[in-house]
Formats: sequence, C-alpha cells, structure tokens
Amino acid sequence: MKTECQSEYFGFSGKTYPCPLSVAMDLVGGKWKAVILYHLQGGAKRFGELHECLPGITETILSRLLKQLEHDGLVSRQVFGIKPPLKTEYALTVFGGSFLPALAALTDWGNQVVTERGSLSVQTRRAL
Amino acid sequence: MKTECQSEYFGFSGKTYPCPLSVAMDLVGGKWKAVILYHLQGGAKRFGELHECLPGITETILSRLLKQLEHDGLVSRQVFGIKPPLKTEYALTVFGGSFLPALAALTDWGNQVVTERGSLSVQTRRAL
DNA sequence: CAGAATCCAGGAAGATACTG
DNA sequence: CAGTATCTTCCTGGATTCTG
Repeated sequence: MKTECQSEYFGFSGKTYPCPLSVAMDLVGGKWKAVILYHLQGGAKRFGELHECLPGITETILSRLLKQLEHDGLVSRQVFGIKPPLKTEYALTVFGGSFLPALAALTDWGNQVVTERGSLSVQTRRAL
Repeated sequence: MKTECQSEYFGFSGKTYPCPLSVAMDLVGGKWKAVILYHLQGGAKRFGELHECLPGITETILSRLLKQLEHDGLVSRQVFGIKPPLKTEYALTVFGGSFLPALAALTDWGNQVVTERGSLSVQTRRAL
C-alpha cells in the first residue's frame, strides 16, 4: 500500500538501494570519503599530501578508501616513476567533479552547524 | 603548499571531528538518516507512515535513528493520546530544516548518478 | 500503534608490521 | 614514497520477541 512513496529500487555498481539518496550516501558517505573529495577540489594531490590533510587517518584506511573511490569512478589515480621512490597523484574525475555542488552544500551546512553549535537540546518545530 | 588544509579539530555534541564535513556526515550519514529527513520535508509524518516510506527498514532501526535525529536536534517528536492506540508525529526542527538545501543538492546528485550511471528500474515517484 | 529489549552479523575503521 | 597484509575493535544495521 505505498500510495505516496516510491517503491522502486535503484541500482548502482551491482548493488540495490531504496532510493537515489542511498546511492549517494554509499558513494560518499562514511567517515572520510567526502573529506577526501573535499581536499581534492583544488587539484591533484599525492598520497602523502592527502595523508597530511586527513588528521587521524591511517595509511591502510586511506589506501582502501582511495581504491573504492577509484573503483566507483570518482577519483583517478596516476603513477609516476617505475622504481621505489614512486609518485602517485589522485585527482577528481569528471564524475567526481559532479559531486562538488553537493559537497559545497554539505560543507556549508557543516560549518554552520559547528559555528552555531551549543545547546541544541532545544527543539523548535519548523514552521511550514 | 598545504595551507588550505586545516588541522584543528571541531567539536559537536561531545565528540570531536577533523572537519565540519565530518560533523555533517555523522549527523546525517549512514544508510537511512538522510532518507528519513527527505521524507519529512513535506511535513510531519507518523511512525507508521515513515515506515512505509522506507522500504526494508525495520522498526528497531527506524526507532533508533529517529531517537538519534531527535537527540541531535534535527527532528522533533510529538505524541498524541495517552492510551495504547498512540499517535506520534515526527517533524523537522528549524535546525533540521537548515539541512534541506544540502539534502536537495545530494538528492539531485543521487538522481543524476542513477540516471547516468545506474542500472535502474524506472522511478515512478510522486512530485513533491 | 508505536515502540523497547535483546541478541547477532557484517562492514568500516584502526593498529601494527612489512614491501616494491 | 606509497602502499599491502593481517588482525582486532567498534559501530551500524537487522531479526525476533515483547509491551504500554
């Protein structure tokens, strides 16, 4: 009896989601993914540079997440050199770039939350 | 040239985050939270109504997430009645409403992803 | 109707050590 | 420098059952 709400399922990359929003959250959700994309806005960055930008993340996690982002087509990887002192650059793909507007909106909201934070236990109903 | 990277920490609700984006992702991230807020855009909804709108979610999870959203000040809860056939309404708070622009951007992107890259079934959704 | 209590599975994140 | 391998911990989501 879903009269008002959609009941279709949406697929991406072999998985199914209840709605497009879930797809988005799976692609860029989690603790770090959006932050990584944030730091790639200004241009390509190397593994170590990203590591410095992400206080607290371990190489293991960063490596894994970059691999996921690459697999999902949001980030591209390019390796320079052939011997041990390697140089790798990560950059946003066109697809990754298409996320930037949403990322900006999220960042704005996050900043707003942080600056206005405090006693948020008070809840006022939103006027319609 | 890493001056654009910040290394301070941001706090919200007793926790610390590496950046405001992380705060946002913690508040509305996960599989369902954003979707719940999405379905509250049009006005207050009852527990059962939300349950119908979220295909696959269990009452346990919905209840837990609503409690979290309420605790974080994004959603307000109002109970009508005093005897067992209870009626509860959930609505966006003012704070929750402040997330709507970002939510819209995310939804747009999600739709874009699904239409351009997804293997999807047709969406028959009622216009809001 | 609207949940709470309990237990469980899976995945994401983290620590540590090692390598091309 | 840029990872990988392995193990562990923690958290999210889920299933089932029960109650005001």
